[in-house]
This record gives sequence, C-alpha cells and structure tokens, in this order.
Amino acid sequence: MLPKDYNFLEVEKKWQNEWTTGKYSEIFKFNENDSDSEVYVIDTPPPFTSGKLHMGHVLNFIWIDVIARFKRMKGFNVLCPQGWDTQGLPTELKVEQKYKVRKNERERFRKLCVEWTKEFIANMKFQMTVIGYVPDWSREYKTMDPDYWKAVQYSLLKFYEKGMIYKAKHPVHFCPSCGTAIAKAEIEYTTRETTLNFIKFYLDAEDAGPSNSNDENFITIATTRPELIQASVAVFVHPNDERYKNLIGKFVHVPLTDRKVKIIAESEVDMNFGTGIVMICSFGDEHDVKWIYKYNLEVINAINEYGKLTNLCGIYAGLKVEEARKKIIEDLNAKNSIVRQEKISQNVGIHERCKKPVEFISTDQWFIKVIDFKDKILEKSKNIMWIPDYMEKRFDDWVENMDWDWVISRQRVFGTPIPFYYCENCSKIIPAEISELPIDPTLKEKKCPDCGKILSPAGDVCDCWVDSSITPLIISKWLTDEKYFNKTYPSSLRPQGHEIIRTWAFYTIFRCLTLTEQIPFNKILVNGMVFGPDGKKMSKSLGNVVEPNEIVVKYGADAVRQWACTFVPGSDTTLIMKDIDYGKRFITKLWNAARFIEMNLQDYEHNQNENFENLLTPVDKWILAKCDGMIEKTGQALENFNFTIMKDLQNFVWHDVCDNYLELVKYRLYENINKNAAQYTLDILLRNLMKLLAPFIPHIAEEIEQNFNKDGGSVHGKGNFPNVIGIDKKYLNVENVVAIIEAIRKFKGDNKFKLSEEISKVKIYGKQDATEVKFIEECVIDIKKAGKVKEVEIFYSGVFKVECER
RNA sequence: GGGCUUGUAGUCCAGUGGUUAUGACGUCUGCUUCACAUGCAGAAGAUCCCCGGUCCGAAUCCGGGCGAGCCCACCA
Repeated sequence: MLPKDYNFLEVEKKWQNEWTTGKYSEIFKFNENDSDSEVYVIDTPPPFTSGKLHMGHVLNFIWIDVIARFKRMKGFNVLCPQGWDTQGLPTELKVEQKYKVRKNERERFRKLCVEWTKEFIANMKFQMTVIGYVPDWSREYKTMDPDYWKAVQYSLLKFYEKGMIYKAKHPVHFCPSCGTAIAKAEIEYTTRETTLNFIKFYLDAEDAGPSNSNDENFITIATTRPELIQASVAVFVHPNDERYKNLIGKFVHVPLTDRKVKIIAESEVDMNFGTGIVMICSFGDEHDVKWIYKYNLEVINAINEYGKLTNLCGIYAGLKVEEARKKIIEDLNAKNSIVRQEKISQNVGIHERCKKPVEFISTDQWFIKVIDFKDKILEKSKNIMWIPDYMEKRFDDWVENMDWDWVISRQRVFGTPIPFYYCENCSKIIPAEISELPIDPTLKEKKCPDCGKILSPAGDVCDCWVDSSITPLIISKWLTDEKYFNKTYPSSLRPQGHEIIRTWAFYTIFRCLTLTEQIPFNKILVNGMVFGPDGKKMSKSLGNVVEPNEIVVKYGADAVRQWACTFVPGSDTTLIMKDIDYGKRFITKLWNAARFIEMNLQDYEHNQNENFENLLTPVDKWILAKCDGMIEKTGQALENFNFTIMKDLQNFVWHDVCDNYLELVKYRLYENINKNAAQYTLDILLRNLMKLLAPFIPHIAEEIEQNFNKDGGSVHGKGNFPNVIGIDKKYLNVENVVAIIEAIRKFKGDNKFKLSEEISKVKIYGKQDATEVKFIEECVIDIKKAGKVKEVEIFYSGVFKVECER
C-alpha cells in the first residue's frame, strides 16, 4: 500500500540508486551487442569542472534526461555518456593559490590539478544524480585522461597531415596579466573613462604645400593610446572626407620619432569620431590588425607579453603601458604637440577571467587553418537541423564573420600538450609519432631528422575547445573501434546552450567535419539561459544565484524537472520559485490520486477473458479517449522537443482525471454500480499515465508503477512508451456531461447551496441528432449521482443549454 | 552600430490563420464532501505594445514604429 505521505527525498534517492548502480542500471547503458534496435546517440555537454552545476546546467541535463528516457521507452538503443571538460585556467589559478605551487613545477602542478578536478567531478556527479539525470556512467570520459589526450593529439596530427597546422608570429589577443594568449570568445567588454588626446602630426616638408585656412602645416589626430605612437605605421582618413581629401597619399612625421608615415584613404573610417583621422599602430585594436594586413603595413611590436614597451620604442622601452602613456604625454606636451585632451567613455576588451585589459601582441602561436574552410563548413552544416531553427542563423553569421584562423595554443600547464616540435634551424614543424601518444614534447628530447639539431618542443597546451570539440568522436570510439564508430557516429543529438554556439558547436562541426568528412550530429537542440528570480543573469555580485541543491532538497527532483519542462528551446528563462512549488504540488496530487485508485482496486482482479470494453460506460470511454489523445500528443511533442507538453499532462491529470473523472466514478465505486468497468478504467488509465509521465517525473512514476506492477520491471524499461488504447474518438463528446455537472455546481454556488445538497431537477436542451445529446441520455445516472440531482429531463430542441431547479 | 529573439490579465507563461484566447501564481467568494486544505467549487481580471497591410477571417502572416533581452562588433 502506498503510504499517506510521499517522502520524495527518500523515494528519489532509492530509485536513483537502482538506476545508476542497482537492479535497473542496465536499462541506462548502451547495448553494444544489440544489432536490432535503432541507435540514438546524445552528444552531451561535458561541463567545465568548476565544482558545481548552475541552474543552466540543470535545465540542460534535465532535457537530455527526458529525451534519453523517452527514446529508451520508444525502443531505441540509447547512448548517453557523460564527460567532463577539465583543463582550464580557472583550475590552474585555484590550484596555484591553494597549494602555492608554481607553474614551472610542471608535473607536480599538473598532478595537483588532476586531484583537485577529481574531487570537483564527484560533487558535480552527485548534483546530476539528485536531479534524476542518469547517463551511461560506464562510458564516462575526462578531457585530462591519457586516452583523451591521445585522441586530441592524434586529431592534431591529422590536421597537420592535411596542412592545416602552422606556427606563426601573429597578433593575438593577449592577457599580459595572465601571461597567455586568449580566444576572442574569452574577451568581454567593459566601459571605462579614458582620455582622448589630440596630437599634432606635422606634414612632411615636401608635402606640406599651402594648407586650407591656416598656415600651420600639421594635422590633428585623436588617440586614446598615445603610448603606441612609436608603433604608428600609417594614418587613415575617409576617402569622402572633404577636410582631408587633398592630403591622401602624403606623408606625416610621427611625433617623438624620426619616422614618417603615409596618409591612406579607407572607407571604414568614422569621420565623426575625433578628428576623423586614425592613427594605425601595431597593434592597438582589432581594426589595426585588419588594416595592417589589408594594406600590408609594417609591424612594429611595441608591447611585449608582460605588458611593457619593447626595445623598438627607444627611450620608452621597459615601461609599462600606463607609465609609457604618462611619459609620452608629458614629452608631447613639452614639444607643444598636444592640441587638447577630452574625457570620453570607451569600451575596452578585458579578459573575462581576470578582468584586466587585453592587448594585441605578436607572439609565437600555433594555429589551425579555418578561414579557408568557411564555405565548406557553411555548406555541410546545412544538413544539421537546429532546434529552434533560427539558431542556425546565429551560427552562419558567426562563420561568415570570422576574420582569422584559430589560435589553438595557450601558455598554460593544465591542458593537452601540443604534439609538435619545431626545428629553428630548418624552420619547420616536426610532429610527434602516433606511437608516442599521448605525449608531452617538453618531456621528450628529439633531434631534427634533417639537420640533427635538437628540436624545440611545443611548450604550449591546447585551448580547452580543442579538447571539447571532438566529443562526438570520443563517444563513438573513433580511434579504437571502427564497428562501434560506424554504429554511433554521427550523434543523433547535440544538446547545448546558445551562448556557446560560436565556440563548442562551431569548433565541433569544423573539427569533426575535417576529420571524418561527415557532420558530427544530425540535430542540435539549443537551450536558453536561466536568469535569477529578479530576471537578471545570475551572478555573485547581484546576489541572485540560486543553487540547484537547495531547490532539489526543498522541492524534489521531480518538481524541478517539471519546471525545466515549462520552457521552449532557445529562449532564456527566469527562475520562478512558485513554478517549482507548483511542480511539487502536482506530485502530491498525483500521489493522492494513485492512493485513491489503489484503495479502490483492492478487490479488483483483471480477468483476461472478460471483454471489459463492452461494459465501459461513455464516461469511461471519454477519459480513455482523452488519454489516447495525450499518448499521441506526448509522443509527437517529445519527438519535436516540445517539453511544454508536460503542462498538458499536468492539466489532464489534475483536471480531467482527478477533478472530473474520479469524481464521476466515486458513486460507482462506493455503491457498486458498474464498478468493474470503473476499476478496469482506473487501472489502465493509471498504467498509461505513469508511462507517459515517466520521462518527465521519473521517480514518482517508478514508485507508483512498482506498487501496481508486481512483475518487477521498471517503468523506464525499453519499449515501455504506451501505444494508444484505441477508443473511438467520438467519446470525446461526453465532455458535455462534465459541462452539465459544472453548470449544476455553478447553480449551487450561485444560490449558496452546499455542493452535497440535492436539487430537484435539471433540464437539458439540445438537438436530438447531435451526438453529444445521445451520450447525455446514456449518462443520466452519472449526472444524477455526481451532480446530486433527483430528476434529469432532456428536451430535444434548441441549442445546448442547462437549467437547474431547486 | 549589426544580427537574432521577444512584447498576451497585477505577475509568469502557452498559443504558429477559424466560435467565447491556455494554464499557473496572486486577488475575491464559498466549502474540512470519507485520495488530497500541498485540497475542492466558483468569481473578477486581457484595447493579445502601437500603426498600417494581406485575407471572408489576424494574438498568429507581412511592413513600419516603440520597448525589452541575448549574441556580435566597437571609435582609433
């Protein structure tokens, strides 16, 4: 017997254990030997091992779990592994701080990072488990594992074979504070106040000529970065700018230097900013980089990786950027070269981790060619179905607007080593041997096969997206098992957040496409972000962070899961506690309904030989026909990732089943009128409901199912998704009986009668040929009993109408 | 500045061309009716952002405007 109160914490824990390690754990594992069932592979996102999940993860993993359970119940052989994105700067920073270990103790440092990460994984795994997420843990992977390194490094060797890896001096976004190159995606922008300096640039004597209005032969350039004046390589004006048209092609002297640079016309110059003249430096910002390449301008590396000016900057060499700026302004002032200064607010790029300004610095970096493959990526990715479809546009826009190749090297330690050597003598890259993988080139000395000189090992590690962008290959055993690979690649589904379309989705599509000539997944399901209860992005500084653990303990996993199913793919969402509370109350309601049914089935035995369908009343057929509708709708909805079908299920259970059907059959159960048919209906209704609800609220569905079904099978078993019962849809018209009872209730309410009070008569009007009226005739007893009415009169005329008499 | 999304009761959200617009929270009224007061019955509350267009018919499709959010870019 089901106890009066549903102890969700205890029940949820019990079934989580059975699913993950207990008697049902096989259900959740991919069956390699099953050659009959269709395979469904989910390329789950490996979260970065920060130590805890946030609500966005929770939403993401609940959706994945709903789909995986649904697909299993539909008979698919589901591969849903879970991995961890482990190697990253945040871990390094924390380990550095906690153990006071320096990065030059490479091996010890790495070991501490690994230990630290393992602890964090355990926490996050626990959090996944308590929301009922059950991936196939037997296929867990970590990007820091030797096998994972091997796959990443192997893939890079393959890229090298295709001529797509190169090493180059290249301006990259560089964080002088962290001492590392960073990806565009790791930069965020902030507004700060800065000084716009208007500086005189004197025209070259030969070019000076007669100037427009005054005799002074200089132009004024506004810059926020005077410290880069030493690296000034050109001056740009807009071709249509009347003020400067006559200066195009002429030269100006760069103040504080003995160099002169050309004035070039460029239509992207904003005439309205500053004086409409741009000083191009190597490198002040991304525009500079673009233009220097476009016009093939000289590169003067003014800033080094420590954020200090280089020897090319003469007397300013060795000064930090801020110091140099101050000093150069002083010197310009001394020469009377500053016309004026203005305070302006400016958006500056800062490193998202440390919040310090980012510089462009020319350093040795490793690259993967990607710009050459834009067209191929765009073409092949058209075969991927995006949910929602408009997310495809975001992807395409990103690909089309990419400006340069992918910098894959990072000057860090906890990462996958780049498996290459470089011969300074021959200026050439020497890849590691496949048999040596996984390898850390810094730990293995090698000589150049051509010249015999000692090679320089690549000391850098890979960008973490290099690790995570081959997950579809990892989960399909790309390197180790061809048969398995053919069965499980490409993935059926890639679920992920929209904020990482330009990183994880893009890099995965690019890498896997290059390596396999196939797209990595057929569909990509995009989920939105979860904002705090105040509608703002959750952040510590706003104090609006909600920890998943708190709400799971308070409301239960099944309640949280219902909340996660109230959103449509792609859109961001606000965490409203009342919504989760509703989920909890639904669980209570469902529990009590199940108890009621259980109580009334005590003396029921399902006799296989009896044809119950003939005994069923129209009311029974009505609820079963409605249930059929829900079975159809739920199946279709989940095929299309419409999780909001949960709401329809809630309404069906709460209002149609509990409020109406259960109330309509009480008299039959209590007074033994057509009782068998009611019991039969309740029995199959409950069984179907549990199966329908199982993907969404798996714990309570399992708990109730186990009480009714004594054969020991799990509700989540393969192929368990219900088929329609097969009730004629015309019985949906019995809904009018419910409408009549509602009218009676309203009459009683309006007249301040108790609901239990009997009234004398109900008159029902309606055309005789209408099917709904026919059913009403058959349901007179239901109306009398459930509505507590002495007499029911039916008039075969006029429009459908109900009148009550006291 | 560019792209995308979005605007529906006091609040949140569903609705993707067809009677009277879904549901929840909140509010108000009544009810301890033997599954459930974590409940039941009922009520009030919406110019479906504004303007125009297509259509027999628009919350829904199209154009414009205004507001909001996200992503991207960003002033030298």
